[in-house]
This record gives sequence, C-alpha cells and structure tokens, in this order.
Amino acid sequence: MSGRVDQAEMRRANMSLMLRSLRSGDPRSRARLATETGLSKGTTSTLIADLVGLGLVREDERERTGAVGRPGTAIAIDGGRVFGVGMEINVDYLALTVVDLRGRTVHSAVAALDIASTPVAEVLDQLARLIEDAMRLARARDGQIVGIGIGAPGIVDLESGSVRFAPNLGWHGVAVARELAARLGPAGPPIRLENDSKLGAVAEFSVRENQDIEDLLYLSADVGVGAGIVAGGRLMRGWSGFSGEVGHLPIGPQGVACPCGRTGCWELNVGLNAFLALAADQGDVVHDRSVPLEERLRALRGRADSGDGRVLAALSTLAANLSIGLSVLVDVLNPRMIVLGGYFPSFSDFLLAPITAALEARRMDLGSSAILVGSKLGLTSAARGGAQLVLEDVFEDPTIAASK
Amino acid sequence: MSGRVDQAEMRRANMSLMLRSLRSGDPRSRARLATETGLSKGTTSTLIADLVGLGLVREDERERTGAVGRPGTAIAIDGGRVFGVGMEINVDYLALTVVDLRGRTVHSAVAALDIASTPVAEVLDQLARLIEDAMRLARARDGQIVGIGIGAPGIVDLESGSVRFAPNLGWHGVAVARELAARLGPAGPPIRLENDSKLGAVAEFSVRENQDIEDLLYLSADVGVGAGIVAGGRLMRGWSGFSGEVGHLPIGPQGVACPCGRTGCWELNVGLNAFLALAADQGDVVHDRSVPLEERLRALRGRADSGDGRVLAALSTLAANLSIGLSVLVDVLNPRMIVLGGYFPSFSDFLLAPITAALEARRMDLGSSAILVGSKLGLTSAARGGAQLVLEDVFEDPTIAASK
DNA sequence: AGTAATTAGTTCGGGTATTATTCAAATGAT
DNA sequence: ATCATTTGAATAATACCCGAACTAATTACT
Repeated sequence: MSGRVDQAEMRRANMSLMLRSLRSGDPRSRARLATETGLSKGTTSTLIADLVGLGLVREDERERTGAVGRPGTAIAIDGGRVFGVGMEINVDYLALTVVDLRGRTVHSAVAALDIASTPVAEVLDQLARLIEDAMRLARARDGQIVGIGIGAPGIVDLESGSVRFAPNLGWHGVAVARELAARLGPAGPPIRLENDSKLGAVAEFSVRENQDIEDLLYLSADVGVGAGIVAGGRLMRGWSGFSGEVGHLPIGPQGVACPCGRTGCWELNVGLNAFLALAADQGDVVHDRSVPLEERLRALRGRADSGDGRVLAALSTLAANLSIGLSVLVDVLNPRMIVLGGYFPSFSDFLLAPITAALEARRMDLGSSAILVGSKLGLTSAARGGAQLVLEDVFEDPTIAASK
Repeated sequence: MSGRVDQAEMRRANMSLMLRSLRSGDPRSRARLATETGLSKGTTSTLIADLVGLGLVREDERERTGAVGRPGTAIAIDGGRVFGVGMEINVDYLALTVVDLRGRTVHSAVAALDIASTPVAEVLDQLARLIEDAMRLARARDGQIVGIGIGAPGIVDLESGSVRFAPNLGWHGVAVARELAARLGPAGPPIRLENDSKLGAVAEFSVRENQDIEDLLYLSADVGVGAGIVAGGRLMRGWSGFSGEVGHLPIGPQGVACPCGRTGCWELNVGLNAFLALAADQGDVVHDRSVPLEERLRALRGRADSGDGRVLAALSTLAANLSIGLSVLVDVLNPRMIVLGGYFPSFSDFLLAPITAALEARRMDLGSSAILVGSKLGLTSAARGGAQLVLEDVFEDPTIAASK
C-alpha cells in the first residue's frame, strides 16, 4: 500500500490533513484547527505558515466568536491562486470549467462542435485553445493551474491518457494527453484523462462533501448510459477502468438488438433515444438533432407539466425501467446516494418519486435504502469532476503547488 | 481520510511497510529489505529489531547469495507466535481455523450442528468452546491470538458485531460479539463479525497476494447466493455492509416468487436448491438433508463424470444462468478475477469453460475480460477470510501484537 | 476603572525517528 | 595474503512534533 514515511512525508501528510480540515467547514482560528486535527498549537501555526507561503491559505478577518478570550484570526482556503481545470469532450460540444481551491467555478466555456464531422486533430486544437484561455486567466490572476482533468464518453486508458474506444465520438486510440501536451508546450499543466461518468461521480461526490456520504452512485445518460461509482470515498475504477459500464446490462427489452452486438441492453430502455421515441412521434421537433438538446428537453418538460399524456406515459415507463436497473445496482453496490445525471434531471419531478417507491418496495432492510436525487450540476458535471480530480491532488500533497 | 502523523505514527507506518514487504517474497537480508522499502540501512535494522521484539519476525539461517561480499542474515516472518482465528457460522456446521502470520493454517475444526434446532445460546456456547480450544493451543505455543473474525450468512452490523438478519440461520438481532466476549472473559481477543461472502472474498484475495490482483469478485452459493467484492485491494462494504447482495437480483426465472418477497431472483436459478431440483428427482439421495452436503455433491459429481444426461443438462443450464448474472457483475465491477465458491467448485470442470465462453462472447474490450476460477479453499473459505481479516490488522499496525 | 479569567498564537527545549556517513566483519576474487 | 564487495552496527546531523511557558487580546466581574 503506502510507502516509506520520513519527516518530509510526515510534514506532507499533516499539511494535507490541515488543508482538508480547512476545506470542510467555515474559516476558523489556528487554535480551533489544532484541536480538530489533534496537532499541537505550535505545529498548527507552522503548517499554516507553510500553506500561506504556498498560496493555498490566507488569513481572513478576525473571528467573532462572541465568547470570552482573545479572538482568533480565521484561516481560510485561498481561492485566488490555485486552479483546477476540467474539460469534457462530448458528441456535440467541448466544455471547460476552471474551479478554484474552494470548489467555486471561476470560469467556464462551452464550444459547440459536431464531433462526427470534425477531424480529431482539429478537436485537439480546439481543446488546446480552450486550455490556453484558462492558462491566460490563471496568469492574469497571478495563479497557477495544477492540472487538467478531461472526461470522454468511452473507454479510457488512464496510464497513457488516451481514448481507447469511444463509439459515440467515433474515436479509436486517440492519445489525448500526449497530443495536448505537445500543443501546450512545456508550460502545460499535467493532463489526466478519465471516463466522463466517473468524473460525474467525482463531481457529485465533491459537491456533497459535508453530507457524510462515502458511497455514491452516479448515473449518466444521454444516448449512452453509464455509471460512476464512489465506494468508501474512493472512485472505483475496476481492473482496467471498465467499472460502471451499465448501459449494456441485459435487463432491457428482451431480444432487441443493440448496436453493441448484444441484445436486450438497458440503454435501449432508458437511453435518450428510447425515451424520445416513446415521448414523441418521429417528425416531432424533439427529434431534431440540429436543435440543442437542452432546448428539446425543456420542450418535453413543458408538455409533461401541462399534462401531455404521451410524455407522461413515457416518463412512467422510463421510471419503471430505471427502477429495474437501479435495483440491481443497489443490491450489488449498496450506495448511500444515487444521483441521476444526463437528461434525467430535467424530469426529476416525474422520476424521483416513482423510482424511490419502487426501490423501497424491493428493499429488504433499512440498510439497503438509498437516497435518490437528481443532479444539479447539469452539463458541467463531467468537467467539474475533472477539475475536482486534479484539485484533489493538491489536497493530498499541498507541496505540489510549490512550482511557480 | 487519514489522521495526524507524529513520530510514533511514522514508526508504525514504517514497521507496517517492513512487515508487509517481508510477507511477499522469500526471507531476505536487512540490506535487501532496506533497498526494497527505500528506508536507510540503519532504520531497517532498528525496525527489524523492534519486530523481533514483538515476536513477529525472526532471524533465519544465513542467506546464500552466491555473490561476493559478506553474506547477510535472512529475516523471515515468525509464524509461531501470532495467530488469527477465523470462524464460520453456517446452517449445519460451525468452523474454526487458526492461521499464523505467514498465512499457514495451523489448526482447524468443524463442528456439525443443526442450527435450526439449536437455541442461540447453545450455539454461542459452542462457538466459545471452539475459541477456547484455539486459545489453549496458542498458549501452549507461547503465542497469542490477535483477533477473531467470524462470518455469518446474513446481514451483519459491523459496529456492534451483531447479526441483524440471517434468514437461513433463523437469526434476528443476535449480538454475537458481545455474547462471545462475555463468555470468553477479559482475556478474550477482539471479535469482528462480517458477512460470510465478504470473508470468502478476503480469503481468496489473500491467497492470491502475489498475483497482482487488486479487483476480485467472489461468488458464494449454497441455498443462498452472495458475493464478496474486493475493489482496488480493499474489501468493498457499501454504505451499510449490504454490497454484494446478488442472490436476489431480478435476473432469474420470470415471475417466480422467492421467499424474500420479490420475484425472479437469481438464486432461484443458481442456488443449491434450484440446481439439485434440476439434477435429480425428489426422492433422490442428493435431496436428503441428513446426508452431508459434500457427500451429496460428490455423488452428483460422479454422475456427471460418468455422463449422466440429467446432471449434465442441469450443469449446462446452471452455467447459462450463472453467465447472465456474472456478466452483469462484470459490467458493473470490472473485476480482474472471479472466484466461484460454495457448491460450484465441485463442478468446475463443467462450469468454468462454458461460463468463460459466454463472458468472452459478451466482452466489448480486452480490458473487461476476467479470469474465472473455482475456489480451492472449500468449506474453510469464510473462516480463513476471518482469520486473514484480523491478521491484516497486525500488518497494518504491528504494535498491536505488543500486548502479551 | 481595574483586576481576574479566558482564549489565541508564538517561542523554545526535549524527544524521537530518519538519513547519511563511518567503520568493523565476513566473504569471494585475484 | 590482499583487495573489492557487501552486510550490519554505530554515530552524528537534521527535521518534525509535542508540551510547557509566555505574550497578547478580549470578556467578565467587582
């Protein structure tokens, strides 16, 4: 597991503890941090001094405790100097998000792009341009970007940072990390590539930092369906990063062939196309791929709100089919929370209640109940997760922020 | 995550590293251990001295390196002083295994017992007697038992060490740990209760320590079917220990009611009763519960070997039904290895090939292939896992062996 | 207003674990 | 026999944490 521990490592671990302790909760005094972490007051002071030196933490205004005694100086995470960049490569857009150390989004950009008709090299050029914008922004604020986390809808090789296979992108063996590093030059931050559903799970997990949730399941869905799993507070990747490939579970329509080669895949029931087909006729505007997806979903949502029987029936069917697959995942994974992402949150009002009821009906023990919610992160979910992933490195080893 | 690190914790971590390093591979000299761990020679020597003092490690004979230079003194894990005890509570037997620090079984016992007709208090008495035997054995060898890991087929509350619900035992809210502690008195080792499938996974994982397998799925089956999941080298428990409750996945016979209240549960297809019903008529000896299960399985195995069409057909059906569920688990978890436990290993020759073929046929990428094997641990699987679980604590913090 | 009580944060000595270096011991090669 | 090589112990230097003492800032009490 863990390696050799010397004084430097000890220091690093305690800096990490201090920074993570500071992340959860309000700014507070050194004295309070000392008792919280169990470190002595002296150590706490020198750790804070080091973290201030790294630009990760700063003194806030005085702490108004209201109690007796000398008031302390509140210490807060400094959001202005260190940034994580997250990106998402998807079928019809590229997204970028810059998140500061406090978890706040300081910049985001979306570039519409029809990936099918764009050469890979050009996509990479455009990604590089987005990153360069972010780098300029960081420079202007006299801050630094500690890393770039990129999500792609497909199979990713973590080591090499390449997309092995992304059917919806039409990509096969694209060395994203290497290509981008070449374009960005030596000043480019380290690049991490990951499956988009896994990044979505990371994003949802980090948003719920203070809710004491260590086991979370994130379900993303547009055309394809995938899951990201956080187990025991850690992203679960499986042997080779294939965990959560739930779109093709054999719990869909019996016998129906799926483009993947199997039959009866779940996403034939709960994927975007299945839902749209149920909810509207072929000529309907919601099928028009030249209209942005969000707009089409808004339209359907509007019809549901006004009582359109067809859409309501589609939602009811969708809820039932989702329930089947989710109950499988609940039995296997026992998550504390299930977050529905992708196109589902647009219909939370119609999906959450029936699915929750279905899961409850199957529940054998109180311990296997899960909290079902819709994602509130929207499109930025995977990009945000990418940024959180690289920021996590700073919390794990604050000294990496030293390179100026 | 991790807490404060001081000098004592630093020492503990390095002792742990040293001991774990020693576990994998042959006995070797201090100098070699120093280069392997990255610690200095001086530190290595003092760490070894401490570990010798704790009775965890001893000097072996001289190391014959064959190379030039002064030969070193090989250091080996001392198997004679520290033991872990594992137990299993099952429907018709109690099992106990004593495992030494080197992972070798030094003692085991099985007590036949019809749990249905035995009062809980008496079962606990008998468990306590088995443990007392093991404690005597440890005392006779001038060693100590660092803990007792107990597996039960059901829902377990880890904190309190109690069985919340074990349908096959007919148990409801039995405070196993507390009751046993009361019977064993103050000299009793700490007791850990865990679900038996999870312990099986731990056992299989520890047996494959040197095979570089970090993601493993263990499937246990007698009447009930359950899974234990090791992900990233760690036992996955889920929010409340319910992970791996796969027996009641809705991928079994459509519409057939299960005692659990659901319909179409997987174990109605792949559980022991389903298989026996397929393989032999009602009056057949294999259905006679007064005959030990192993004997009945041997009989069936014999029939299969001699070409009994009924049994072969049953095995073929079983393989097909297992394939469906396993493919679900592979998609969700992406294990490197799947170990079949329970009654399956008796029929490995007939099950492994067709299931492997079925999984391969569904595979989308090389990265999602899993190695399928039958368990070789037999009945002792869960008990062995329990022992490994408590021994793991010693590897994590060698100082706990200090209490004499 | 003045003193006591309380809490914050710094300073410093002590303890401990690590590393690097030095040195004696044991062996193979020349 | 002598030298090179490797092991393992001994020693000095360094880094970090802890605890106690101390200064600082504020409230509570008389």
